[in-house]
Amino acid sequence: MKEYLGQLFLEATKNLDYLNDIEINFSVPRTEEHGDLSTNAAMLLTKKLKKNPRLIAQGIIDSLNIDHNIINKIEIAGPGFINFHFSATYLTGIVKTIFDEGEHFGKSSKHSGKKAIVEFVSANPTGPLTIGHGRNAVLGDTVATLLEAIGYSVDREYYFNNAGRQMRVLGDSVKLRYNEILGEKISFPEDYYQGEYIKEISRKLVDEYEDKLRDENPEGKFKEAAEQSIFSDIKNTLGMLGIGMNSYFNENTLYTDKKIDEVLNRFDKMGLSYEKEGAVWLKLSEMGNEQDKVIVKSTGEPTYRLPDIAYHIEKFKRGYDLIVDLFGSDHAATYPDVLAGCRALGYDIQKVRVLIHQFVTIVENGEIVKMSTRKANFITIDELISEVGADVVRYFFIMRNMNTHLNFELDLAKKQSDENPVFYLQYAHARISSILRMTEKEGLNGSFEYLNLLTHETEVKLLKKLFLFPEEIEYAAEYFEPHKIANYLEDLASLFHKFYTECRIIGSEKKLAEARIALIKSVQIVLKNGLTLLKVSAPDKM
RNA sequence: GCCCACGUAGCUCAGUAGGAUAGAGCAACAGUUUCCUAAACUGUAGGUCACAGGUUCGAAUCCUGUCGUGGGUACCA
Repeated sequence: MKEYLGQLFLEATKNLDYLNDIEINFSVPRTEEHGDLSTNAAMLLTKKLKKNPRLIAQGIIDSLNIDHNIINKIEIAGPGFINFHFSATYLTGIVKTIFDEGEHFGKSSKHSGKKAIVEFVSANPTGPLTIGHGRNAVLGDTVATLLEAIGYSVDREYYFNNAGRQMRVLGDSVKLRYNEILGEKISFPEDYYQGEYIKEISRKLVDEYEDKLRDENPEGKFKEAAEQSIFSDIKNTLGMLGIGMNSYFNENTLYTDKKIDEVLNRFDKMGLSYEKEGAVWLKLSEMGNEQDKVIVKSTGEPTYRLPDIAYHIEKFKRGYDLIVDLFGSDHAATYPDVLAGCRALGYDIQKVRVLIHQFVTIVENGEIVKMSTRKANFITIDELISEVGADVVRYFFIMRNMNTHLNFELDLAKKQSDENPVFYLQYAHARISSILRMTEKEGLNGSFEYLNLLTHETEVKLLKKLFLFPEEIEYAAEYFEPHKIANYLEDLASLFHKFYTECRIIGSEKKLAEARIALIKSVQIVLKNGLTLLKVSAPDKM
């Protein structure tokens, strides 16, 4: 609909060149009386033309070459809105479009030929994925899927570090538990990893090697076994959520491939770094940031900034048109320095989009649960999936805007009841399947021939909603807002349930029944396409 | 102190690409089933869009300040 109007206005600029001075946009009015689409173009021109906006609106309308088979009413309303009402024939056309495009309906090829990378999860292998990681994982995966839906070819990448202090502590933790199982009396330090999973890893080592590892360095077999076990659990968890990574990028390779040295040299040669107090500093203050920061500590070890810059340079070199990073808000401070460093080295940071999602707060029994991987005071994604299922987990993480804090009410999520929006959507889909099973028995089939009989209020509303699906996907993808899809589907499901209550199929006159079958089939296709984007299942029976 | 995000109904949140009378779910209350799945539908009630200024034809939306919440502010990531 918007495309059609956009085209009309474009043609009109030939006669009214002042239309070029403003950005013409169309919005869906809140109330139905205001039409299907509306534009404020006339009001935006009042200043320039110094005329009454309603007069300007009339001028605009007069210059539009309108096909009355498509638009059956145009009004000037309120202070100067131009409201467009689309004809029923035009609206019902969407049903056939949806049938023709099937599972592709909603997708576009707007960005086809372009490559994107989405980096997400990126948790170091020190413990199982928790609810905080879960939000990141599901959002990242959905952002990637949405980009695919508008034509990008997308790589999903997981960046991790299996070296460093955290991992040393992990090895130490496993060794200590190993000794404990062998009967040694130990005291387990508070800053070691407390989780039960550590004991399990140790137990497996005892099973396999008995006491032969007593003199083994914690950084040897112990760390290795822990990393392997934990990483395999993480991949398994992601798999249960339907998430498959294209690649796992190990920070270590940046050292072994000398990428770190390379970046360091480039900064040095460009005079962008200097030594002070035994450390190497990056002149971020000259790059527009607040203050200089250390990139190599006096111990000779780089800070996270250096490998992060080197990693991003690798991504630039791989030729992506769009580079998306998704972090929790606790990492929000890291990226301005990283981007400034990349820009200073000549890379086009316009290609990078850094998405920050806010924290997940767990509320259990009305109390906020503070979580820490180290203290093993956490709820894992595995536990959550086993209690509520992957569909609910995914949907709950997607349904809220990522920049608001998510209150995850555990008691509520565990409850499988009608309070749950996931079931509401799935039920709409299952209900349609059920109706279709019944109508088939009655010998009724969908038909495009009598779509003009779809004039009931809820039918018209459904048709208009269906029209919007491709736009919703495009918006959600371009602005990285997966929750828009969830909101849209809830609206659509709600309209369908109303339709179900008010409009019967079996028992209606045959032509009408067949038109309605075509309508609900197209609703089902859209529900399914939407749920598929979110990787939530669309059952035929519930 | 400084930086970032957020503050909308009792609760959880949409709405923020400036637009017309601010919405949904849950909870509360009252209804709907001889009829394609009641995991549904209808109605009632619930609001100083944190507060105060500003920008303009028009502000929940943009700007400034105040208060509150969370995160960051390291030679941790």
